[in-house]
Order: sequence, then C-alpha cells, then structure tokens
Amino acid sequence: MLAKSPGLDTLAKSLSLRSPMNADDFDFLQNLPHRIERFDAGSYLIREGTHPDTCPVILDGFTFRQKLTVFGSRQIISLQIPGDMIDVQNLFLDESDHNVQSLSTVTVAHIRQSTLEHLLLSRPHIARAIWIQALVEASIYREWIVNIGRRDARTRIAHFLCEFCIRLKAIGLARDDSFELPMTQEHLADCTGLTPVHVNRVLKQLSDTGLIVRNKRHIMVAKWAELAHEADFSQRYLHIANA
Amino acid sequence: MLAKSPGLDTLAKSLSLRSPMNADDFDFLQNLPHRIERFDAGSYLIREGTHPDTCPVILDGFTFRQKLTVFGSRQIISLQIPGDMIDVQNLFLDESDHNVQSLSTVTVAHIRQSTLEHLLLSRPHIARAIWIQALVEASIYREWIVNIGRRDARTRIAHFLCEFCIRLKAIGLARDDSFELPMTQEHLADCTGLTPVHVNRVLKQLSDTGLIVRNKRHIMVAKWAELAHEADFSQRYLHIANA
DNA sequence: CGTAGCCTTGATTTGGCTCAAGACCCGTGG
DNA sequence: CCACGGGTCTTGAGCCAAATCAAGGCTACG
Repeated sequence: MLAKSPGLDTLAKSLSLRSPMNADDFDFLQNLPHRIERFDAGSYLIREGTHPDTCPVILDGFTFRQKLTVFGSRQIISLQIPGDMIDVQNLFLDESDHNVQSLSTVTVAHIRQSTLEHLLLSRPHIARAIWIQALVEASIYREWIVNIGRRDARTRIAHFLCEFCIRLKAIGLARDDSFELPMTQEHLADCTGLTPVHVNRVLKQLSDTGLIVRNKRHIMVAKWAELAHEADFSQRYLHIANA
Repeated sequence: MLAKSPGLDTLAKSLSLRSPMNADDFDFLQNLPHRIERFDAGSYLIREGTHPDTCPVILDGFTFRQKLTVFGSRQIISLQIPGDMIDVQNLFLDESDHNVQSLSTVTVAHIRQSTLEHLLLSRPHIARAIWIQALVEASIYREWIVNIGRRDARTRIAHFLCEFCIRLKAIGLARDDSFELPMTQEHLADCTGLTPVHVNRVLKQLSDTGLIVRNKRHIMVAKWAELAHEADFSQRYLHIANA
C-alpha cells in the first residue's frame, strides 16, 4: 500500500510526457501511497452526485465518462486510457456531474484526494503536468462538440478512429496504425451521437472503400492520409508534443 | 496600466464566488497589472494555432469559442460572460486549438501569462478559484456534448436557454428569468448543432406553447419549471454554490 | 429611402433513426 | 463434445426530424 509499485510507472510516464520532470519528481510519483483495485467491464468507478475521496489512475484497461438523459439515452463524453487520472475535477468540485464506467476489465491505482492536493502545492512540475492532462482532456471535449455538432456520420466515425489511434500510439498501445477497439459498436454510437445500426453501416462503408480493414474489433487504418482527410482530422487539439 | 482599476472588480467577484478568498487576495486581484482593450462584435481575440502572451478577462460583453470544419461549417463550443478568464489553457498548452471571437462589443483586461503563472504559484486560494473556473468550463463542455449528441432540437434549445439564464443570473445579469440574448439565431444554431432555420422554428414553437415570451432577442422564461423539465435541465453541472 | 443583415415561413429532400429479423460468436453446462 | 443462449453484429424496409432551398418581411442605419 505504501510501498513503491511498478504500477505507478504508468502514471509517472504519462505525466512526464506532458511536462519535463526531474528524477526526484519521477521517483516521488512512483512512491505515492495508493491502493490497487480491479473492476470488471461495465462497473461504475464514479457515480453522478457523489464526491469520491480518491482519484483513480488507470494502470490497465479503459474507462469512459457518461451521462444519461431523462429519455434514457446515453452519451459517452470521453474515453480514458492507461496513465489517465480520471477524477482530477473532484479535487476542486463538490459533486461529480457525470458517471465513469469501465469499458473493459481495468486496474486502477486509487490516490487519496488529500495526497493529490498536497502534491499540487508542493511539487510544481508535477502539478503542471496534471493540469496539462486536465486541459488536454478539455481540448478533446471541444473537438467532440465539433465532431458531434457539425460532421456527418461517416466523417464523425472516421474522426473518432483517427483520434483513438493517435492516443493509443502516444502511449505505445498501437503500432502501424493498427489497434483493437475495446468497445462495442453500441459504445461507439454513444461516443458519436449516432445509433448502433448506423455505426455498423458506416464502418462497413469505411471498409468497403478500403480506408480501414476490420477484423472483429481490430482496426487497421489502411490509408491514413485519406482517412484523416475524410475525417477532417488534425491532431493539434491532442497537444502531443513529439508528433 | 499598473494602477488599481475598477475593472478587475468583475474578475475578483467572479473568482471569489468560486472559492473563499480573504481581503488580501481580493485586493491583490484588483491590483493585478493589466491592459484594457475594447473589441467590436465579431473580432478575433484568439486565433487557432497562435500562442497569446496575455490572458484576456471579460469585463463587459460576451465572447465565444469556435471551431471551423473544412466543409466550412462553424461550431460554437462555449460562451464566455463577464468575469470569465478566456485563455487559462494557453498558460500551459503551446498553441491554441480553437478561435475566440466577440459576440458583442466587449471590454477585456489583458493579464500577462507570466503574471498569472506567478500568481498560480504564490496565491493558493486564487489559484484554486482559477482552476475551479476552468473545471466548471470543462463540465459545461460535457453537458454540451450530451445536449448536441442525445437531445432533439426542442429539448436542445430549451436546455441552452436554461443554462444561459442561470449563468447570467449568477453574475446578476438576469432577473426574474428574463434576459437578453447577445446573439443572432445563427449563433444559437452554431451553439446547438442545428441550422438557423430550424432554430427559428423551435423558438417560435416554444413561444407558441407559452414556455417563453420573446420580444426580438429578449427572452422571458414564462414557465421555468416546465421549460427546465422539457429541457432535461439540472443545474448541477454548473457547480453554482448557493443555488 | 435604399440596402444589408437578420428573421420568418413554406415546400421539398434526405441522412440517420426505428423496427425487425437473422447470423455469428463464444462461454457454459449437460 | 455438442447444444443452448445471450450478447453482438449485420442487413433490409420504411419513416421522420431536421436540412436544404427559396422567397419575403422587418428593422436599423447610412
């Protein structure tokens, strides 16, 4: 529980990609007190209206933020990948305004909110990296608003695939523009504001056109430049330094 | 330029609503070095791809964040009202990923990014308030994703009106559920992912049903409870303390 | 008093939704 | 080892909410 764990490497690496960090900061992050927990797919990590006292960090697997309308439909708001801190906002806000659920089996490290608050004050370089992570997430929200508000279904799905692929590549979970979707087509529909049926048709169409190759949930982007062009995709909003 | 100005009152008040602040902090905010600038309606305050060296704070008027697709359509991502700092993210991110434009004539106070960076490190209570403002903005993004992704046109417009009204009331710019829209119906369409024509029809329909009363751009919410219900509106996501 | 921007309304079209049925895939238990 | 069943994916048919196209009307301002 208090001991150094290989687990928090994921967090330290993810944050150090965001802002330069010295060995001391890096070491400090790895030694943060935390508690490991595993969740089955579909579990709730955070529920709307509650105020969690820990911030989970994803070590392995995927989660998503989600809101439900009174009419019963679900909108997925964002996806979290390994290295992401999934509850920075509840450090400063009273109640969670949305739900967080696991997409697959996930392993998280819980860090106490009080530990984080102290860290934000005492470690400016780490604090900077955490804020950058939060600001980039907000930037992705903005792009999703554009995606859902002003792009047609084909463009929208293409954009989603480009974004997810780039994010995975940045943390080494995708190679050669090829990756595994950790979600059903229903989830994909809830990410893009479409229906599962229409997502299916669009995916088929993208395969038929030869832009992607699908094998179950494995996606290979066959023609990156063309897909990105059709997707109206530019990765500036992801704020990934090296690329 | 360096002198105390009545202008920054707006910022100090807005931030102190977000996190408790002592007289010293309050005074410090009012005495921040800044430069006042006015913009005509439609001016660009920030352009995608640039890195401004000041953060504008709205003293009077309204601005909006906006992105354009390659197909030429525009999506408005958020609205800023007096007291809002409109460029906190560029403190930490290299290039702006979107545009900010004025909706009406606006007066802003430019604060140097370096001044802000120093402030974030030296004044924890103010820093907290600034981060809360940024986190609440992200929360509003999340709600807009839901609004655009999963609500029909009538619900969407109703939700937009509820949100805008509550935000204005929080800073004393609306009374009795009655306020002035600082935008054209085309802007409203770009906020909601609809077309101007359809926005017009929905507004008419909301008047005809008696939920709102319109006089040019003046909106009076005649039946708040009913409008909020139809809008699937709950103000939790705005994180306004007192209400 | 002309003109440009905004608003309003009608007619028609269409992208994506709904409804429905069947196929596939995989884990489970007999 | 195979039958069963539930979740997911796929495809077809028909429909509808919102888009598009188009034409006037209003208002403010030079």
